[in-house]
Amino acid sequence: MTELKSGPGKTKENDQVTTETPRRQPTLDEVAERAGVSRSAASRVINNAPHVSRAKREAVRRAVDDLGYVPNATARALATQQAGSVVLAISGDDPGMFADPFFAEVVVGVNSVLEETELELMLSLATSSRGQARLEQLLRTRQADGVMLMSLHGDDPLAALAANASVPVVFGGHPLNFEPRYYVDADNRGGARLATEHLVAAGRRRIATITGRLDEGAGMARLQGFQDALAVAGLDNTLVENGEFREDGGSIAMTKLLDRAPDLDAVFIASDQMAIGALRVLARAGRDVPGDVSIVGFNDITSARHTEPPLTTVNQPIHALGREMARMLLALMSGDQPSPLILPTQLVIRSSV
Amino acid sequence: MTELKSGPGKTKENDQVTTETPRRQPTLDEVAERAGVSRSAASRVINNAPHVSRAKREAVRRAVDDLGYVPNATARALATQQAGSVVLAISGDDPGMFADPFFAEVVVGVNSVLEETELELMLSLATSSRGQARLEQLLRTRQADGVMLMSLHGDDPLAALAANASVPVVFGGHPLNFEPRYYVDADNRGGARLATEHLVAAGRRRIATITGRLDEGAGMARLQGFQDALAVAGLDNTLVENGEFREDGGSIAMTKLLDRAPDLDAVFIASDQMAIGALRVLARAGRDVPGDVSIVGFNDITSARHTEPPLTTVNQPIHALGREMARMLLALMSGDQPSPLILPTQLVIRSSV
DNA sequence: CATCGCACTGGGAGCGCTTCCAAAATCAGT
DNA sequence: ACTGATTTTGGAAGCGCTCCCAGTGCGATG
Repeated sequence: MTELKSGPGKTKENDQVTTETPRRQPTLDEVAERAGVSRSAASRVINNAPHVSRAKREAVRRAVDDLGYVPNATARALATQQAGSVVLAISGDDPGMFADPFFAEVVVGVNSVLEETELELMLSLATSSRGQARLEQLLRTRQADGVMLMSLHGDDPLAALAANASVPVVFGGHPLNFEPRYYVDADNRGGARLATEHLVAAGRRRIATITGRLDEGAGMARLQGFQDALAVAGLDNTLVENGEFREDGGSIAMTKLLDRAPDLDAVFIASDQMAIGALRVLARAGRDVPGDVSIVGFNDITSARHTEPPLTTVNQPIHALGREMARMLLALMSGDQPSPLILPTQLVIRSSV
Repeated sequence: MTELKSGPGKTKENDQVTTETPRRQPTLDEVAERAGVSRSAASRVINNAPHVSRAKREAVRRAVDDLGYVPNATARALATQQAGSVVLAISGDDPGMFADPFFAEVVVGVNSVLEETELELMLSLATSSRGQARLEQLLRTRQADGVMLMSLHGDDPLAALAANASVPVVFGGHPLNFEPRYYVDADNRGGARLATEHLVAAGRRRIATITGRLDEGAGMARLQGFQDALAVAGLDNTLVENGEFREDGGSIAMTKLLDRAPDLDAVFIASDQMAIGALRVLARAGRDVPGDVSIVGFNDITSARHTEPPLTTVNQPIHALGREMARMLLALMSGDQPSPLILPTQLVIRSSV
């Protein structure tokens, strides 16, 4: 098999070999010619710019229809120096982290506003360092006109990258290490406070918490909200155990907590997945929920309504988060300077308190 | 404020106005100049093509490093007529359908193979007709070099579009109306048969099913698998109720089923969400699961292990589905003609049978 | 009737890269 | 040292579009 050698016939000349016409897309020149106008005029019509007579304008329109012309986005991008796309980047060290339904819903939100524009959505799961490098190039070569960046943990190198990117960047969530200029976040701290206050209001006095990763903004904010509430109530806030944002993370942390403070009567858990794990441990330990100990989770994942008992939790407007990130990016791209946005969270009361 | 009027000085000349240099990306010409070679030579080095002397090759490499040159993807795309990206399109009539964690995991699978390549991933949620039109353009203007198309239901217009697209298309799942040339699907029929056989083996004789949308390949395949198993067992297969792929779809269908056949002793349900709804109805009706009636679901969503009782269900390799779609597309793009692929499904036994 | 202002018009120069091709340089082989 | 084969080399022509700009015509103005 000859592989790298190009075949003998020139590509352009084997048209007649096959009767089927793969029909190259018509170009602007062809449209112009058919309409009997200059390319410039045709271009103006396409972009409906002024300075073209009614007659020509219509001639061009007709030609476009006849030929089924669609402007070549790549050429346009090259000429205008605008990619016509934005990227949603999810950073993190776990390749599978995007599998969290959370992101799926963010995507839907983002899409809902992008759909109204001409912008395409690129997805960049910058988990591996390879992925991060790719994202970096993407920005440096301006293959995208803007970025929505989510979930940077601790010392995420992407943060710096984003800071001096040549395109607008909006953050989803509030990174820990620095104050991004533009971001939209859910009110994690407020939500956590709400949850904890709910526990206090229910008469609980020995309240613990299981935190998520404290090198992420959300994890830290939820811990702070917890402490806020306890400070106000004048209760002990040292019953803190931290775990991975997973089911087993919750189990492990709950076990430790039970060890440290067998008398605890409530725990605020920074994610529903962890809460599920904790619930399991509690059941095994013979503690009744909510009889002996009350539980509040965070996120309001669908599973939360099917736990035993159904989980009281904090709902955050994920779809809105995506939507607002996209809106903010659009604003930025059109030259505005939007203010950061914090979306309200809400307590969803079920039966675990 | 002068707005649209361009300032008096030409853009290129105001370098010294601001001390900060926003530093335009270097171009290939600049690299060539610095390396003292022609642009063609530089290009060859970048694409490591042959016909360039060792000395020049190194000079260019050095220049690239010094300048931090990164090829402009858009220009390259225009010159090569290759976009350098592929799109994952999810079609459907429900805008929020992508929120199903199923897709999130497919994306992760797709990403895992794309990450090894230079290809970017574009996401197209073609739910609205606007979205579909956009996708169509995307393909017509060759903004993407290939498509992975998922979840077309019944008379999805995208099917036709895809059929005569000018770029390779691989289907995720097997559409109902036509036989796609390239697709990867999960063995829905086999999985359903497995599930039903499991019910038969458990001694059940009055077995019903709740189907999903029958205008989708997967929904239909699961029904067929169910019927296959019953035919072999010589049992009645007319206890079929169809519902929406949602929790309440399951509840409604289960209610009807209980009405039609109060004596049923098992039901195979085409999705876990529906199974959850059905479980709820069963509990309310005082039927014990699995004592009075056995249940098998489909999909093995995370919630499935937290239902009461934990749900026996059919697991499909979602990550692999995404991975294989991407692989197949890659193969197609490099000129191969891969065969359709059907991924095995697996029965996950928990406590609902 | 000469002059000015303006809405059109199309030529042409890019955008940054690939790639064809003819010319130059190098390498063998005698 | 000379010819033919083989590499290297860089000029130049695109890829398809945008947009600047000089030019053309025409009604309005003095």
